[in-house]
Amino acid sequence: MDEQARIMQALGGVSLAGHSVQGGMGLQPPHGHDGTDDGRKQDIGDILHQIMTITDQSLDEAQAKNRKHGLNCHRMKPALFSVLCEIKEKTGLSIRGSQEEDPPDPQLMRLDNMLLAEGVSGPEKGGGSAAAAAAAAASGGASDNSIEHSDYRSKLTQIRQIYHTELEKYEQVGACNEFTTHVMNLLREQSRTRPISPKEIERMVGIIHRKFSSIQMQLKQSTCEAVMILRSRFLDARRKRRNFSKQATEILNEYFYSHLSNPYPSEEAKEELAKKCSITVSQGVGSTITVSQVSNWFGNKRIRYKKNIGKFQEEANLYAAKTAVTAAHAVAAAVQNSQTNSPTTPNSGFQMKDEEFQLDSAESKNTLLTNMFTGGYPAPCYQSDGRIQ
DNA sequence: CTAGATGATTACGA
DNA sequence: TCGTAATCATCTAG
Repeated sequence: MDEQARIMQALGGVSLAGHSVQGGMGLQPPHGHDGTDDGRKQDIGDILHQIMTITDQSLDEAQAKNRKHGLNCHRMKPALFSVLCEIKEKTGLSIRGSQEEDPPDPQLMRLDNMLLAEGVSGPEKGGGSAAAAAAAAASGGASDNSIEHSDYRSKLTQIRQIYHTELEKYEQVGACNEFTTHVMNLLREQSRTRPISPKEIERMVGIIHRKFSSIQMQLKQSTCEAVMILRSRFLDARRKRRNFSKQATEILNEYFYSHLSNPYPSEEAKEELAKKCSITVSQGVGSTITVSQVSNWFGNKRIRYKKNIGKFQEEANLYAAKTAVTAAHAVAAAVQNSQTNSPTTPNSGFQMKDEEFQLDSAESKNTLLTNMFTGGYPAPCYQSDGRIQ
């Protein structure tokens, strides 16, 4: 009940402030007694002092209760009460002036929106996945990184759980109402010794609610921060890259060079490749390779191949040879009459959108590059066993 | 340490 | 939504 103590303190500051002002006003009996009876005046002063100080003391103290009881039964109590009423009447303006209706806080709305968007404060089911999807969408195309997603999701669920358990503590129906009734009981109790209007109680309730919602605000804020940190870590992790394993690169290259005329694997082909690469990878070290990584790879490969075909010529020959080995049986018949242009030989050019990149166009700058890199050799021919002739 | 390789991201277009 | 092109950020061989 640390919070409650804090709130009490805060409330105490507000509720007693007014009276300390009154105390400084120099109390006089309402209907001028000319101060003839010094003893009585002293008596009233003492009682007033007790009333003033008693609110500063712990109301749970048995001693205080006794004193309060004594004050309540004091013969001067009705008179004093009317004095307090009059004073309060005079200072009423300041209280009225201080009651500001707080409009919906834009900051709170922002936090609420974010928590909702992240799936922290949303409906119980699907919240995490919605957030993961949102995160994926925000970070570009790669949306099927299942391992990192599940990691992200579990962390988010943790945050979500903490948020909800914390929120329950301060839920309007829970501690807040309990505390409100407690304070209202105290005020009712106090209303026997000092005038308290319903409006004042209302105001107090408002203060309590504001205090509680500010606690909720803090909770929401720190939850948002936690989500942001999680998210930035998640995105950072995606940005860190590890080179694919040699086997994985080999598989991708094999596909690329054996489909050089149209190096655009379909969705199914990409899935197939991703699976194949992941299998080979799992035998070694590292992570799995996803479909979007395959897409990235092909995107990079196409553009880099196109930019400098010559540089890749050797690689192309290598993989073409490999493919020739594996496909030798299937194309055995065709190979026989195509010593110079085997079907298993990679197509020397491929279509990119509307352009076509050919290796064997004489004027091509790329051909020059090719020749530079390959020492001016013509495109090699392949034997049925895949060896370069 | 550096240059080049390479996976990821971004902006933009169809 | 997919592809291209440019670019970023990191990895790696020398």
